[in-house]
Amino acid sequence: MSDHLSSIPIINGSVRTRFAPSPTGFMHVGGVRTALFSWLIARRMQGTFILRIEDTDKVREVSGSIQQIQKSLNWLGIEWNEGVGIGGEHGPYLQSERLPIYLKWAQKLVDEGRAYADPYSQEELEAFRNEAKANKRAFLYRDHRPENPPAWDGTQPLRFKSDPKAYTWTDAVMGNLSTGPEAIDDYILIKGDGFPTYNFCHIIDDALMGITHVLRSQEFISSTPKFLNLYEALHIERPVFATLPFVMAIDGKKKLGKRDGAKDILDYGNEGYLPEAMMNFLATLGWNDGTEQEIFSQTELIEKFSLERVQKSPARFDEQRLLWLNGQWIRRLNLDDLFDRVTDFWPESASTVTIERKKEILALVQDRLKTLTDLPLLSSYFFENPVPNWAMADDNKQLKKYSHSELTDMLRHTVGALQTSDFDAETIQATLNQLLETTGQKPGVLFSMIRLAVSWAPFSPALNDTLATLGKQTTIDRLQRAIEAAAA
RNA sequence: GGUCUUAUCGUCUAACGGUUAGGACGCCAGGUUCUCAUCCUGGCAAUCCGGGUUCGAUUCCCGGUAAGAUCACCA
Repeated sequence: MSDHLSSIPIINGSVRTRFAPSPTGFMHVGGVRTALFSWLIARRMQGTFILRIEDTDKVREVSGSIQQIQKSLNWLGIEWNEGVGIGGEHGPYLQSERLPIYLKWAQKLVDEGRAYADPYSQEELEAFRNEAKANKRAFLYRDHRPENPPAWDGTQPLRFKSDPKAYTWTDAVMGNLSTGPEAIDDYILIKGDGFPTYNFCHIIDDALMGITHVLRSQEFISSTPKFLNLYEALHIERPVFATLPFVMAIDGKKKLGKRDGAKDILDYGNEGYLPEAMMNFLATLGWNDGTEQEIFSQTELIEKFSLERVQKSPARFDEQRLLWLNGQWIRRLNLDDLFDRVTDFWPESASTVTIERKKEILALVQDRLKTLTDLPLLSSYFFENPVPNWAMADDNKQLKKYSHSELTDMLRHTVGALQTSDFDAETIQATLNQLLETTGQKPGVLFSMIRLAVSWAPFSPALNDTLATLGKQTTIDRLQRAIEAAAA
């Protein structure tokens, strides 16, 4: 292998992107958006998307994270063509299983005089830093570069011997960027524990895995010149860099992070958000196609996404917009599809009814759902008889001026009319309209009373649809119960 | 402190150097024979500041200001 170090396997003519999280806990929207954009670019160019796990920091590692990451990507519908869980020809895709590879490349740098063992203790380093700080100067390790470093035996940290110079480079999102030589320093390639640092191994892996476009968030922009310097020392051609702006917390100016209350992306699924809505939301957080389109399906995103139109400035995470998009997507689903999604969201009382019955009710409340978790609130009175609560009539602005006996009279007339009526929604409407005429009541009063008497809920679908769905027997029963309850 | 980046309604954003600065979310008002939601109509609301270049600047340049990132044996 070491003989072929300079011949990097370049996969020609095909875009290859990767998402390379470290397994330090759940995924939040910021991380997921980076994954999404990387995936979109790969799909857009009919390329390959790779999932690599950067588990070189054993201290911060949280067990179960890798499964959690995969589950999160799966939920959103982001599929990887190579990587953890499915393998591929450029594996292993777990960095902790690639240690010999990094060591070979590190040794190559040592042999070429481009890396050396760091002889200083943590305390000595700290003293250097404090000294620089006291003099109001930036700390640069290379100011203290040892003249005769000890031979690297693998127990000391290995540092890159940098070649400070100015850089100008182009970022697919940020445009032209430049820095001076002071941005370049000798940094650690291999830690004292034998594990490589991100700054080193991600470059090796990206090269060996043929990555053509590296997308990552803004925090890496200032380390890019260091990477550039290392690419040169390694004789590796650098990929296209695309720096994504941060996703900011809604209430602050801070980057969204776990300690600021960023939620596990999977929680959104549990709270009744659709993956389509989440993907739509994340994609349009910092990207647009230049038109006034707001709703994008996965297919449309793959067709239209481009790095050129990614925003340079950070965007806040606006849950109001996510909620709106979720409602839009819920309404766009056909009934059978929606039915499959709400399996876990029905109220308990729904367990006894048939699938057809559930679908009938779901159709009635679909337009009213903002999240799937709204379902019980909107539908429970279809499954179980509500408890009459005449206080609701007393609080109702249409009904409060009538006495209970006046209101129960209206309900008696209603029972009479409905008993002889056919019970499809259209006929019910005709019957109710006729009832308005015979009683001389306003719809605002009569319909409000009937609605209340059958549902005892603060809101419900169109009255005729509600009654038709309840059925004649249940409707009449509930009207009777309401009348009896008023007398009690 | 050094280095780097960013800057249009409250929020997400559009605008070959020429527009009454557009759209969306949210908010407010009205409409859809009753509620809630949907849907429709209307309204409120922005180019950070100061210089330049130009006939003309949200757009290009410079300087401020503000915000953010980074300066780890974390990624």
